[in-house]
Amino acid sequence: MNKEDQLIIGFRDLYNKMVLLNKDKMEDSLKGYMPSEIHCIEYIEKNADSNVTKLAESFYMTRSAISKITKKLMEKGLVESYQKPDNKKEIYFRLTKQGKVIYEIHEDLHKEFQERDKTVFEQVTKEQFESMLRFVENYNRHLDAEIKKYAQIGSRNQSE
Amino acid sequence: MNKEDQLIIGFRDLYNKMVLLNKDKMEDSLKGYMPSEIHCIEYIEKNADSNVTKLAESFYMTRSAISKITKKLMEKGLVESYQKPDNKKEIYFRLTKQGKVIYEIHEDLHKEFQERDKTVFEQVTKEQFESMLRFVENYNRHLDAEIKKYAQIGSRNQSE
DNA sequence: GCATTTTTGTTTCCTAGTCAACAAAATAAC
DNA sequence: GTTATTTTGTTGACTAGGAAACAAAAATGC
Repeated sequence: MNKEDQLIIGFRDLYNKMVLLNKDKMEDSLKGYMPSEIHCIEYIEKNADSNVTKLAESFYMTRSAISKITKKLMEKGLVESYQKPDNKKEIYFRLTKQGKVIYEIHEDLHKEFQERDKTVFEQVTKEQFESMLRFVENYNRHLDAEIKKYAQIGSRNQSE
Repeated sequence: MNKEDQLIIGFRDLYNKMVLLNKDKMEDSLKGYMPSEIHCIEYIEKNADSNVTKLAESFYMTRSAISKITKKLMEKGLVESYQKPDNKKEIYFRLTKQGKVIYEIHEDLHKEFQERDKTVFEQVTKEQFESMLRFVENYNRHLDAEIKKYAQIGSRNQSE
């Protein structure tokens, strides 16, 4: 296997393992809530005027999925929706008091994760860290461009 | 947001974007096959004597899921199973001729992806690359240990 | 102004994958 | 040996999320 593949597979494995660990840990302290629900709660708290579309784009999920998740979050009383007087189409979300409680529990959990992985980060120099960040940002930009490019081709193909 | 989070979110986004792009591309050249099916085909070809358990561990999926995927692959005639004379429990998989055709198509696609991302990798020095690889390996080892640790605690909790 | 296209969110149908229960074989304990 | 435990794979019930079709509002074109 070449080094490029090795790195990408390393990223993929990191992602999978984090998802797995987070899920296990969350089942303990946030029983009854799906990772995606927590994820939405976090985003809604951190981003003012978030709506279905923004959440979907940010998580690489469909609006359909987000629509269902937010609906469930509203039924559970964690999230409430509001609109702006000059726009009857877009529906925004904010956390309720109860939602903020869940948010804080998640924040604590997040700090716990950071503490857990601290040793790994301590072993890299500042320069190495910066270089990795640059690489990841660069790669992300590249993929964004590719996704955009492909979306155009895709829609062109559809209309043919 | 701190730098550690930034890096992890960068990894996560990279992963999500690759999944998205791969899916789109595969829908074109490998219509009718799920990414996970292709993934299994790839693993089976590259790893001799692969079985449900090994596939599951490698993909961080349940044996249940892999069992269904391999069943489907056998029904489609892409994969066949075999056993060893001294073991009546474990069931191994290998590709059929037809499966190898799909494998090759996927390999070509994979090369296409490499070509697509070549520019990103060209911008890092050999030293930077090595340093990233070490970090990713290190982080993976760390998470493996955490998963193992947690699995023990988890099973202890269950039996209480 | 009005007609068309795009954006936004929802709903219905469907499927991939999880969970839990299970059976059969293998291994460990004794 | 045989009994208990672990490993391996499968199945059925369930659910999270995707795809497509849709309605309503907004933006664009004329």
